[in-house]
Amino acid sequence: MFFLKDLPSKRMIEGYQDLADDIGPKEILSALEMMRKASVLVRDIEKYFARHQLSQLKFLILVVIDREPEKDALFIHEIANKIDVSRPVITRTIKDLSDAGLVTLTGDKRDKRAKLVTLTDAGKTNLHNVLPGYFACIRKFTMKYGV
Amino acid sequence: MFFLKDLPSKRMIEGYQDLADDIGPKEILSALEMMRKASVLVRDIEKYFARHQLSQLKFLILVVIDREPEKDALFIHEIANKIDVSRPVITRTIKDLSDAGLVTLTGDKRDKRAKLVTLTDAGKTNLHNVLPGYFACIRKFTMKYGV
DNA sequence: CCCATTTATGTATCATGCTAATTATTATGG
DNA sequence: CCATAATAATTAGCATGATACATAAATGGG
Repeated sequence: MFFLKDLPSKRMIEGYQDLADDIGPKEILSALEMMRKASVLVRDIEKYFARHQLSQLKFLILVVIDREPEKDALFIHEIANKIDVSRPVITRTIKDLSDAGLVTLTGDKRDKRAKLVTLTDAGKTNLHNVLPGYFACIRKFTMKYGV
Repeated sequence: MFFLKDLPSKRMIEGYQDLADDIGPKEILSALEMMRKASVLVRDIEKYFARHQLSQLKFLILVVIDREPEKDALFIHEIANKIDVSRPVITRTIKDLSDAGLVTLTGDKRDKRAKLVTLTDAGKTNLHNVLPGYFACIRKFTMKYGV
């Protein structure tokens, strides 16, 4: 995350940066602004989820299972392929979701290594309860800082 | 951080969201895109810093001291006021920087609670060594994803 | 002047990310 | 067919965020 309150001035970036570079201070500054804004939004959202015994990652795992059109379950490796977070973190987070009763884990018959993750009713309910507030966080942010 | 690989379609957001809301799927989607892009950039930058025995926060602490025009040192609380990260994390990270020999900590005579943080020569050198690569990360990102 | 409050820092503990290495199972090619 | 590769999941341990609470020093109103 990136949490510098006062971004450097264009002049300061010019001072630091090799002027022969093919990208100017303006582009640097907008990348810094983007990181700063996103960091604030992500922190807001995490805080919101924490009040609902969730986290952004837990939410995303529930979402990718829920939004599956054909099936109602995904393998852990399928979830991992849809979310750009390391496998061990996926494993641990799914275990937490399972402990909280939001998903169930069942072994596959054909491939004894694999585990299927299914949303429980509680998981579906929790996901749908949490969605309006999630969009509200984003809305509040968009109102405050612009898109 | 936000690491969903395939963002939801506009239609899916429409399905999830209360349509009476004053913010549309387009705004939601661009906020999600921003979080995703920033997360990737932040991770890239952290990886770069890790190769130089630094982190984004350590770097920012060095920067805010270095960019001070009048003084060559800041109090811990002054640093904390410039960076939007919790105090204990600031404390711990400054201790790490001190252990690594990049800053020195000296007690203030007037206020015995306060500690002054000064860049060492090694700290200044490390900071200036690391800057070109930092801008290079941002440049690479900007080239790849646009501003 | 002194006790209550505020300020500056630090400690303890937890959450969520990472990489490296492990175990179990499946797939494959000689 | 069996040794080797690849794949699925996990364990162990570290880094960097957070909050709640503790300690020490400074400040300030009665």
